[in-house]
Amino acid sequence: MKKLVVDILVKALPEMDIKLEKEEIESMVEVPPQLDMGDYSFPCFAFAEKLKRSPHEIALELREKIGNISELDFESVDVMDGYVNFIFERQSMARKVVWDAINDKADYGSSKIGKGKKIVVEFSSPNVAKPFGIGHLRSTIIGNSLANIADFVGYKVKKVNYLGDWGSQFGKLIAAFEEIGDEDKLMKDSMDYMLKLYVKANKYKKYEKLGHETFQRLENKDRKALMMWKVFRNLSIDEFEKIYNTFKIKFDEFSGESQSVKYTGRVIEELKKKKLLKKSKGAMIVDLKKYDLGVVLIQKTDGTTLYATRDIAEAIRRYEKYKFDEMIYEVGQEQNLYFKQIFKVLELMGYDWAKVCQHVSHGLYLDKDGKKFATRKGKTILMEDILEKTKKLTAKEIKKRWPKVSKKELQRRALIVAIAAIFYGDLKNNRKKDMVFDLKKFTSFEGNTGPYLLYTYARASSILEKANTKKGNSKIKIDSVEEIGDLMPKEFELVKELSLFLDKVQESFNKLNPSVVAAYCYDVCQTFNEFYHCCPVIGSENVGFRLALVEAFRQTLRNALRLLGIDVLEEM
RNA sequence: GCACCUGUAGCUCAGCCUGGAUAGAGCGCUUCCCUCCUAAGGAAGAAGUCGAAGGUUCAAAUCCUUCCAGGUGCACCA
Repeated sequence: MKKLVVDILVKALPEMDIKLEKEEIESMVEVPPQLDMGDYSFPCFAFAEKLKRSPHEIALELREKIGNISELDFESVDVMDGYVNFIFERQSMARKVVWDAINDKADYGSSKIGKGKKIVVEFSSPNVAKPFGIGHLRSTIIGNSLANIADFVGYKVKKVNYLGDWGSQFGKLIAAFEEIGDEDKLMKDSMDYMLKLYVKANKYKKYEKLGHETFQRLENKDRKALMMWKVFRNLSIDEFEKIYNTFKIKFDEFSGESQSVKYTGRVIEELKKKKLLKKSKGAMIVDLKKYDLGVVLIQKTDGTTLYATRDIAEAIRRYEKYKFDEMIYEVGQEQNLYFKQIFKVLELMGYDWAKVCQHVSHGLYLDKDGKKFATRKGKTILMEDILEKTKKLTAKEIKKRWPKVSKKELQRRALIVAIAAIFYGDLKNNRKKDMVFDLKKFTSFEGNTGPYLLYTYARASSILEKANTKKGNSKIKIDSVEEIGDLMPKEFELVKELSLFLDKVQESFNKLNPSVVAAYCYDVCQTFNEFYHCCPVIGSENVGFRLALVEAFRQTLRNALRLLGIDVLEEM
């Protein structure tokens, strides 16, 4: 709908001697704070100086010019305090929006702004041989949502999980295993056993030196060490996959630091050739002090590589593999400086695609007392435990309301609600900021929570269910959209809200912030509940349109939630 | 020490990029609404020096400067 307004302005503004690009106009058109002010508005303050007239006068004249060329479904175009306010004809807007939502189905709200472009999204990236902890949850949730949104706006998306599967800690781990390892235990209870081994490897001093040597063996492709490493890696991936399957998250590639090792030699050669590499204190560095970015360590004194070396190599590998148009790294904000360094080094190496690489950062999870809580009592908080705990909480609530559901069905619903609770609990926040991770609040069935959204969806589904069984027809007749009576204010508010979905998705992508879509989910649910409260569907005179409106709402919410990685329930 | 991020209602957070029409939600608190499609909902109320002070502007929570408070990062970990 916004497009219609923009198109008119594109025609009208030149008549006023105002020259603006279409994109500029698009970004100026806004949604007024009050519904009765209009559906969209165009502020004229910015032109006052140039035209040497008051914003109000300019708005009035613009209004006239629009009148001359208007042939569209507007109820009115008004001027108010320097704004030109556009009000669509209610029925025709309702018809179009509801019709679009029902017909476009899973595509409602999608666009093609990224058509022909490829984006690589790196996210989640847990460490091999360690359990999937809460520390990687934020990246997983946000990265997945960003990938979904990018796909929805037309990009070709490649999702990469960059495992922490290389580095000196594997030296220690393998060294410890070679000395005290128990193969049976490893195979039986791998994650648990690997963690124990990991703790031991870090506890005893002897593994520090031994680990050093073993890591050098790894870097030199020692067969035995490499074999052990591979076992650890595969066992870990199997374990991670279980969690991703539960979350219904799929990756295009399990990469990892190990994948880039074969490129690190080349990186070092190239850096040398371009005279970027410098010897310092026995190690090799790239000096970025003149860019205020400190120095980057590329090669340790013992000749082995570092995280940075491998990340640079990996970026090159990915570009050669995917030829991406954009690449985003969904990684915590504590690595802000680090990513600036990496991108700078790539730029200095002459890769002009370095400028399309972006670090999309997120803040920390805090506990209820506002303290950092990635670890507590020195122990990692396991994803498995969080999920179990959340499921228990949601199952309890569901059982209160549905004492008769089967155990299996209860588990199914509890899981979907639990994921909604956790994902929405995270995504409703601006990703850049630290946030309190409070399962009690996330799982509450009241207020601004994931369960509230699913409840609203289920309520809507229930209406259709009832309507269908009563009348015996299995489908809403879209034709009924043609006969729309006078719209109640709440009906129109819902129509209006549904019409904003496309704008919100695009905004969310532009900001690379899923919270825009999350906030939209909440808004549209609130509006639906208001409608639900005051506009009975079944038995009303306007039942045809209202059923269609409910279906349009369900479709829109389903699409929006899908972008957040959240499933819906028909009954809850 | 330097750099980056954050500070909005008792609590948890939107809004800040791109200044604009009465600063919004949820929880909690005080009321009201189930003979009515899931009350897990809806309506109303109380609650704010938008960290502080300056500046820019017709207009500042939003932009700039300084200060205060908290967090994070700054060489052989990832």
